[in-house]
Amino acid sequence: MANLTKQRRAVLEVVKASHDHPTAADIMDRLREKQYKFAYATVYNSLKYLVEQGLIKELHITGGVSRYDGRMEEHHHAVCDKCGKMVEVLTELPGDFLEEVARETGFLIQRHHLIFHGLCKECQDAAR
Amino acid sequence: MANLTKQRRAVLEVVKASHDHPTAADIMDRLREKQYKFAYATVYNSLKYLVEQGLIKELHITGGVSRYDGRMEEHHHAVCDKCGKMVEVLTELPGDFLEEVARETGFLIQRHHLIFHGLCKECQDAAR
DNA sequence: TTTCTTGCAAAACATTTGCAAATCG
DNA sequence: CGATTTGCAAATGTTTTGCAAGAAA
Repeated sequence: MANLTKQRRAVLEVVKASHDHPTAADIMDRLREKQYKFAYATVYNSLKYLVEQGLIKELHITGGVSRYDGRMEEHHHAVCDKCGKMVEVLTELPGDFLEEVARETGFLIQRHHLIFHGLCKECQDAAR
Repeated sequence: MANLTKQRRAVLEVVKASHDHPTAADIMDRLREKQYKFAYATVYNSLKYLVEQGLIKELHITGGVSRYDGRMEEHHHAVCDKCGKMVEVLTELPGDFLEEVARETGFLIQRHHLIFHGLCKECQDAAR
């Protein structure tokens, strides 16, 4: 199952090397810079494969576009509603909170993702 | 500012009456059932307006599509990765957790949204 | 050979835009 | 009247599909 073709490996490398949660289009651009020219469909196929294999994550934060994240440690995201900047959040949820949610919903919870919206430091300062 | 035209009111009513987090297309359908026939652009305009006014919420949960939610109390969502069912989660985050994230990021946090993925009760049972 | 993967173009969606007509105040 | 909103069709942007050709097992 771990069939890392040249295309998939190149896509994986780009995502792992990017720390700005690129969209599929961003990834296309970066591949092109590295002299790879894959079809859009191939990049999407590769991304889908890599997500299924648990090698990267797909994020749905702003509407419309999927973003990809190569950082696999448990983490969350905060988005500045003014400048759009997105930063990673490492503070982890308390375990008893997750248990409580499992109890409330009856779900077997496998993953969770938390998105914070607000103003980043710079935009707060600029507003003064 | 509270300029609730006929179209906007109709869209608001549909969203408020729906408890399944409809997409814009779903909302179109439900409007049509109620004999309203608005242009797509009008529905999108209305949704955008209603979100800006804080009357409904826009959710980005699965890729690609925006979903809308008329329930304004603070709450989160759990999605079953097998059957796609989405349920609401009312358990609230501990306040000191939010403070910790604000400290970590420097953000002024205004909103947050938590998405749980896993298996709902029924799909867990079906898997046995 | 059999199966999986790629590349390309076209298709399918979701959402936005431009602009004239309608409505509101 | 002047400003805002609507409706429509076309444009845009993202992602998926169909299918033939290519690569791998």
